[in-house]
Amino acid sequence: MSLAFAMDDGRTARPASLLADVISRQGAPARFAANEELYAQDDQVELLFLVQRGVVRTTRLTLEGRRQVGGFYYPGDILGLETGPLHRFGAEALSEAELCVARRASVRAFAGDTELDRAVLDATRLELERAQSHMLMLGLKNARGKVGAFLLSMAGAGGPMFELAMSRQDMADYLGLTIETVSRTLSQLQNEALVEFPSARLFRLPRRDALEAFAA
Amino acid sequence: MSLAFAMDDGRTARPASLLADVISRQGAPARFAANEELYAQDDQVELLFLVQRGVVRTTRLTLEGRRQVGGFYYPGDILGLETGPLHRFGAEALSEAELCVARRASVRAFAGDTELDRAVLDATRLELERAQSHMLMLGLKNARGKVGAFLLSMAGAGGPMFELAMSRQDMADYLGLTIETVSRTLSQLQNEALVEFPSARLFRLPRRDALEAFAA
DNA sequence: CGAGGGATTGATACGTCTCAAAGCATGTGG
DNA sequence: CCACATGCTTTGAGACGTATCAATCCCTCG
Repeated sequence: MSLAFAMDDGRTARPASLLADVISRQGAPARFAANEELYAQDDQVELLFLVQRGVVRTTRLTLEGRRQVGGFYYPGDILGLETGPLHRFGAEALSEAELCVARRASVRAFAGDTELDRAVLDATRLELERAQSHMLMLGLKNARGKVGAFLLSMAGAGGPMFELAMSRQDMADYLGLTIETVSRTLSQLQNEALVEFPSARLFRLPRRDALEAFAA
Repeated sequence: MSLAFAMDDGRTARPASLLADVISRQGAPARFAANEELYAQDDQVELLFLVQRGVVRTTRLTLEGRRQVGGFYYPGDILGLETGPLHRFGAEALSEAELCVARRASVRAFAGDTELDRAVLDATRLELERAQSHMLMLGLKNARGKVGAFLLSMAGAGGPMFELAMSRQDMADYLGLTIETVSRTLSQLQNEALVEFPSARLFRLPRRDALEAFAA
């Protein structure tokens, strides 16, 4: 993509963690096509993934066919830290992605190494923080607040232009809304000049403070 | 409370964990009155709590005064494992409660003890599982599903009669609903004979399978 | 140029919230 | 023992927000 102005995916890679280091040293590189599955919901947990390029989403499907997106994972993020022996969420690449894949067992071979234990704990804490924030958003905010907060989180600290890696459907399933409500809310925010969409996946936040006032 | 039939609070104490052991050995007993605060949202994290009797709820308040209940903690549950230096949720005793309180530092004094590190990780994983389940419930279920699932989770494996430790307002703030919607939904389930409420805090589930059919 | 998939917009139905009143327990003082 | 006050719960009527179903638009790609 070539743009005449600075563009930003809104996410800078996380500060390198020890666990990320171990995975990238112990693991093997892997490439996934758009929409390719890293692992399925209810699969056995065996691997740890470090995102190096692209974006990955985690999803959970219900029996009735409803879908909840658990989160979006950017370069530097780690997938595969689970609470049980099975994956509670499946994972798919949003677009072509490069990851580093390590067997859990080979990381566990380091067990007893206090540093590494600590790194796994820290990474798990990050997951917990992510889940708690998500829970608060779903429980406390209306559509306007959800969409606004989502834009802010996708914008991060960069600027002035940001790219959305995911479709409206992904956004909707992450926010617990329908695609129509997401679209309408975005249009409404655009009418109020709180956001500009040069195209469906590209946006600017000309009044970030006004967004933060109701979506923070 | 004396009842002529078996009654159950629906929660059996969790299988003793190593971390719970350490807290109960290292810590000091503490008693809290109903509605007394264990710690406040945004307080510095310093202590670990093991519930021994009674029930504790964690809550987060927004600037606009809305409240989200993060969870309910029963005997055997541990509070105070946080993702950052500050408490993201406050904690209050629902009714008179006995806890065991240990300084984080004195638990950390065991650091390097691989077993203990592992125990902290496991406890953090439990929190993660709790938060993820909560997130899924908020994102995927309607009022009927939320209330039904809540009753099932409060009932646990015991039976046939269960006690609710929390008010309708606590339930509502946990489920992301209003107190009126919770009350109406409970009345509706009662009309369908999916639940019986001899009193507001006591209930029976005569057709648990029928509940599970839509609330699982 | 036409086909296809994602996104937007419109009309309407439905679910949940809001505001208000009534019901029901529990405890207190007369 | 009754009368009342208090707090929690339930019920009702109407407003509001989001979902649903359907049509149109837009962009990309062949």
